Amino acid sequence: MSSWAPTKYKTTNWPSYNTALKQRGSLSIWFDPGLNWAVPDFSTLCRRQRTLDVRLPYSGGTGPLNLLIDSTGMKAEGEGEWNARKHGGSKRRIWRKIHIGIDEETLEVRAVEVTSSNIGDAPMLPELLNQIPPDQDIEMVTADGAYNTRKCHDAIAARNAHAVIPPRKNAKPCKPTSAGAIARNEAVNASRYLGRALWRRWSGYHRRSRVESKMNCIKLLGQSLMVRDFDRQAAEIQIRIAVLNRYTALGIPITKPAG
DNA sequence: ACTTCCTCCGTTTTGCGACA
DNA sequence: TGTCGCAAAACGGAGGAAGT
Repeated sequence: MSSWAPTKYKTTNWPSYNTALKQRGSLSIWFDPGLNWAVPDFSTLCRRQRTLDVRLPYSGGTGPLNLLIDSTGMKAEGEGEWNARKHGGSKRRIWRKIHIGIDEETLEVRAVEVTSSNIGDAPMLPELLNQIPPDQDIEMVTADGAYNTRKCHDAIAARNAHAVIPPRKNAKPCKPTSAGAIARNEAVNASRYLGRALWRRWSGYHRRSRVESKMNCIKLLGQSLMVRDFDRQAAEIQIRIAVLNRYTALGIPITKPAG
């Protein structure tokens, strides 16, 4: 007979969040913000999360949007190989892919998509652009070489935006049958003429590093996802990003060289 | 030293009855 | 019918015991 007993939660008539934390018993510290909030049961929260519609808060920039796009993987469940063997090798490490587009001016996330890990980056770019309201002007879309496809260029051209996507090393101009193809050819020619390194400086491609630091911020809120089902995982990521946008809207640091 | 297995326990998900 | 709260099940990570 073990000494283990399931944690008892007394959830009826929680008068406040404080009491909720106290009654869980496992927390040695608790907070007293002087609030008297009723707290839904955790089973209710869990159920609601599956169909939660998260809207990203956005404080708004001043001019046309400069969108920076990138993606990253996030661990979802079942980390160890140990578990894989325990459950007969069927359970592998599961990853989710987060695709985001941020506003270069305000550094707020404007578009987010969550996919399984086997989905490529390029197909998601049009989806991200769709999340930007049609009446908002987009001036520029900056993304890495993985997005260098015809469909991406077409989607960007359809929004009358300028694409900053590095061409491949031996990229050749293709038939200029669409606005996207023409834009791609311009980048190929410019890159040939200037050289790839100079093209990066000339095109301002370096600004893309900002979206990478935003990805880092998302991971600072936790390296892996807590919930287990895909819909809830998407909601969890969207909630994180909504929280980050609130932080970002409070103010961003301005870094200057010393002296 | 290393791997494998097991226990503990916090966290998430589901079953089910109550209630509007 | 849909949602809620409670109880129980399921999941997964930490870490230690046992085996090699």
